[in-house]
Amino acid sequence: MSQADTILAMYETMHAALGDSAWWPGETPFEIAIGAILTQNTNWTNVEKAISNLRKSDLLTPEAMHNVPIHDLAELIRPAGYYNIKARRIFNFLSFLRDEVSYNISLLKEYSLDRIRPKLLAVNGIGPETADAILLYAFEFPTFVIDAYTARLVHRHGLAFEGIEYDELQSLFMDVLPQDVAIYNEYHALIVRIGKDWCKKKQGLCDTCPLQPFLE
DNA sequence: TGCCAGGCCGGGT
DNA sequence: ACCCGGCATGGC
Repeated sequence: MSQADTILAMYETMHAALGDSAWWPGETPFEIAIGAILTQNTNWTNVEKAISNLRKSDLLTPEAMHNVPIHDLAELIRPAGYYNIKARRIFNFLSFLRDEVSYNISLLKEYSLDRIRPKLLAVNGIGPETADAILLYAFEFPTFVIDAYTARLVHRHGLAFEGIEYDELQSLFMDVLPQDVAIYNEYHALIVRIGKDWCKKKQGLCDTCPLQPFLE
């Protein structure tokens, strides 16, 4: 089976086994973007606690959040871990929203992908995965999200050499899949769901994983 | 109890 | 261009 066919077939297999994912967890584009920063190298259950604190304080809008002293914001997001650096990263993102669209986050949807992605990457604390997650899940731009689960999957199934870079990994999927937001959304969601349940770093539960047949 | 979780940055070589 | 330490909580 060619590499391209494998990538397509793995999608069909995961989707058949798990069904629709209804991703990303989040009520609004802004909430999704904040969640994307909070979940950097962090379990989602911890992120939920942080977002719950923000919601209780009625801070899930850009301007309201930006008006909170950064130290207070850090305390609110404490359960998400790395809370000092993440408070700074969120603040950088909020400053970007103020400067770019006067906090009117929905205006970002009118940008082209090629124009908005570099702008997000220029925000200190937003790297390629966080940028793509925001673009795909908050604003429905057709860009594919690569995360640790995806890299692990690719390497485990011999689809690329270790050390392959983010953009190359992304091309691996985007050159094969139809340019379709719903597909990119669902594919990444399925990979994470599979990863959480079967393909953790050290635990080997792959004998029951739906993708096990692809290990040949 | 130690290991892990939906990264990214900054400094050193 | 690579490599590495730092950042931190909560669940199992």
